Amino acid sequence: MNYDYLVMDNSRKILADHKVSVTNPRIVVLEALLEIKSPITIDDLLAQLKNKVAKSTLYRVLNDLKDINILHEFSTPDNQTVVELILEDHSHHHHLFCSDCGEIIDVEMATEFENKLLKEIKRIEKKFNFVIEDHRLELFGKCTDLCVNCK
Amino acid sequence: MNYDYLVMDNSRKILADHKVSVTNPRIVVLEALLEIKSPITIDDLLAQLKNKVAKSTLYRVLNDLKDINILHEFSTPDNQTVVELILEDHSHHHHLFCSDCGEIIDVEMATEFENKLLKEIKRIEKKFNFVIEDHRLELFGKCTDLCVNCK
DNA sequence: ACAATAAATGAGATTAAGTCTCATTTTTCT
DNA sequence: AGAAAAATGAGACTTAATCTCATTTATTGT
Repeated sequence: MNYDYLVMDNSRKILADHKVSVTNPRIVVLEALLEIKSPITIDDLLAQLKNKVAKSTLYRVLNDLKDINILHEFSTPDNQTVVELILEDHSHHHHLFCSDCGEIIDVEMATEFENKLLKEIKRIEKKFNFVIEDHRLELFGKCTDLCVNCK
Repeated sequence: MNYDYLVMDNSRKILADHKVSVTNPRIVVLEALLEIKSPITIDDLLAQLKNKVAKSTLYRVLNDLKDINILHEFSTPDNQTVVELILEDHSHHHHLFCSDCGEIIDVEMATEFENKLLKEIKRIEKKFNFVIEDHRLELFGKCTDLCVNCK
């Protein structure tokens, strides 16, 4: 857990640390993502930052954050683009999608399971003569009563 | 393995079996997908069926096939939409993406591994009070020399 | 097999996510 | 602070996918 990133001046520090210029739109977007602290659709983010950052700028800033490897981008089952801030303290995880309320939840698999997965991936690498650099596991279902949005 | 679907009149039979009307565009699209027998981007499919089926019709037919649950749709890491025919004889599998040549390969995980995954999913279900209905595992990497397109 | 009805098609208009352009503003560097 | 470099805003543009609607094709009952 990197304490520096949790207190004031966090977004400025993150930007400076990654050697990109510290501009207002970048601070605004980063701050929003830091506050949210979970995956959010670009649509929702756009709505939230309306009148604070131009649409073109938001997309550009998101691409900048991807370039410095602190932002992941993926899609929901119904093809909405989702972004999620990934700072150093963020460990490897997967995503659980609720088809009722649309919530996206970060899920960590048991270490034992991830190890089995890595082993299986090694088998696949050999079988297909591939170098596998990354993997992604997505779980689809319905929350029953604990979802923030559903209850 | 359903032999019927491998011989002539396959596409007509598939459509009839699923109680949708048997039309020329549907036959043409199904035939193409049956021939390809692996995932293909909609772009490539469009190119291949140019002048045989109108663009709007292709999209409509693909949606029809999704509705009768014989077509899966997903995206490549660079957001190209991919479709893949899933007939009864098609067993549960995952996808391996080559970032060099763009090929998408169907991968079956070892049964033992899939069992471990199901067990882990049960744990997640309890933890998050979810009913998990489906999962998807994607592997990203580079083929070394066996890819159809790379060699 | 045939007419009546229902469904699907083609062509192009439309929508919407995301990118691009370029004149202006902001940041950085010394 | 001032020069040079980089980023921004506003809106034009691109492109995948959907929609519209007049015409064509398939289905169904007799």
